[in-house]
Amino acid sequence: FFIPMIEKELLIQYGASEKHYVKDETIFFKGDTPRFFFQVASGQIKMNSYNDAGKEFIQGIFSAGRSFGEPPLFGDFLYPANAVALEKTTVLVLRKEEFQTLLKEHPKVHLAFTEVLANRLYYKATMASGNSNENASDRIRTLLDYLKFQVYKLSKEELFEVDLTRQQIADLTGLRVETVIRSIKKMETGGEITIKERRVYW
Amino acid sequence: FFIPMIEKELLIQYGASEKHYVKDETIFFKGDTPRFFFQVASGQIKMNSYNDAGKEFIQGIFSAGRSFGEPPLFGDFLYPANAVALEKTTVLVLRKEEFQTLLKEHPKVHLAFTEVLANRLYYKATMASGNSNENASDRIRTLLDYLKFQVYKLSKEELFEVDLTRQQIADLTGLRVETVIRSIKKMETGGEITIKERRVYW
DNA sequence: GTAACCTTATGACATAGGTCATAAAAATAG
DNA sequence: CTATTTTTATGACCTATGTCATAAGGTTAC
Repeated sequence: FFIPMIEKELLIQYGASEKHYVKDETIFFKGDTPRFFFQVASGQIKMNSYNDAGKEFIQGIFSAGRSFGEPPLFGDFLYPANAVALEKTTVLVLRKEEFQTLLKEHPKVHLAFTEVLANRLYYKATMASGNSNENASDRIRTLLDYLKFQVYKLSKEELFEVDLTRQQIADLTGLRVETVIRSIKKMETGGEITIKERRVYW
Repeated sequence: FFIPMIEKELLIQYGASEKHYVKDETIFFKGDTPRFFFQVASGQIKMNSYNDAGKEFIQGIFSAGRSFGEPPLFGDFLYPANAVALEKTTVLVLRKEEFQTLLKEHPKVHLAFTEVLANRLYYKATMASGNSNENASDRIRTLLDYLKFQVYKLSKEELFEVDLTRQQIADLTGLRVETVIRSIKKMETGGEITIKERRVYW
């Protein structure tokens, strides 16, 4: 239900091509030099990294229409995380130089792109204070609130089906699966959330 | 030693004015409607928020030349944090509408602004994985590394004097002062860092 | 010049969440 | 259809960090 970041036709016009990935295939690695603009055509990808102990942290999950991995195209730094397909996924790929030309020649697209970065910063700011400061249930609440209100633009009254595994919630909040499972149960007992057939409703 | 985000003359030309703040004065509050572009002319400010227990979290510290609080001007959301002067500070203030006109009429400034957002996202991504995933010392290391290499662009060999109190380090990493003090001591014992007259060198 | 406050410091103790083990239900692959 | 993998689940135990108390050296305000 999302409008794509940049229209496919426009990307193609500037020379973008489609690349296909299977589940768990890596699109780029942390530390790689950024040379391309990427936009999900179908499927979804995650951006992640691992700490020394091997624990995964998910920076974000990007579905059809969303672009990802753009900030390094504008800064003097390498990819801070990997991009990995979560399922069979098609990605539109445009060379950095052509992408920059596109932005220059289409100020409206540049503005829309600025809006994307602004929204992503909002997510990061929200999650940063949540993940750094609060207890397990609050961290989860911060994430679910963000998804419900900011991503899906639902109202408080509407019921939102969380399309994330317990493991993904853990990796997005920096918790462990067991802690997420236990916290979610406690939130259910407290009447805050509903679990039906293992699915979480918020 | 930083080049300002936008030249003062250009901001003035578009109608910016200077506002003066004393230490601890608030420039805007979390939840306020964003109406202005802000850039520090002199002094420094922090962006922060508090959790329910009253614990502070510092999203960032902005010195002379840095702009702050811009993302909400491009997204459909309110300020996610307060902006507070850390000392006597002068801020250049430009109305949202005029700022947007400025960007439209100066594509190069718009591009520079995109670079600022990209760099901030890099900081957030770095700190997010650090603060969510790692132990106290690693979180502190993540912060100090970012400052040394990304902000001050120093090399590994150069010694970097950390211009943050233990409390500020705590509020940037989501730790408690006591934990920061103890971790820093341990890092000193381990020969990783140097403390001279209470100052931390990294 | 001194009072008030901030920063660094340290000890004792509590606890949330991590770790590890084990397992059943559900989903997926071949 | 069956084997394998993933996801959800739960119990027992452990530890890093939070909490609280107290204090001394620095800094700031008036």
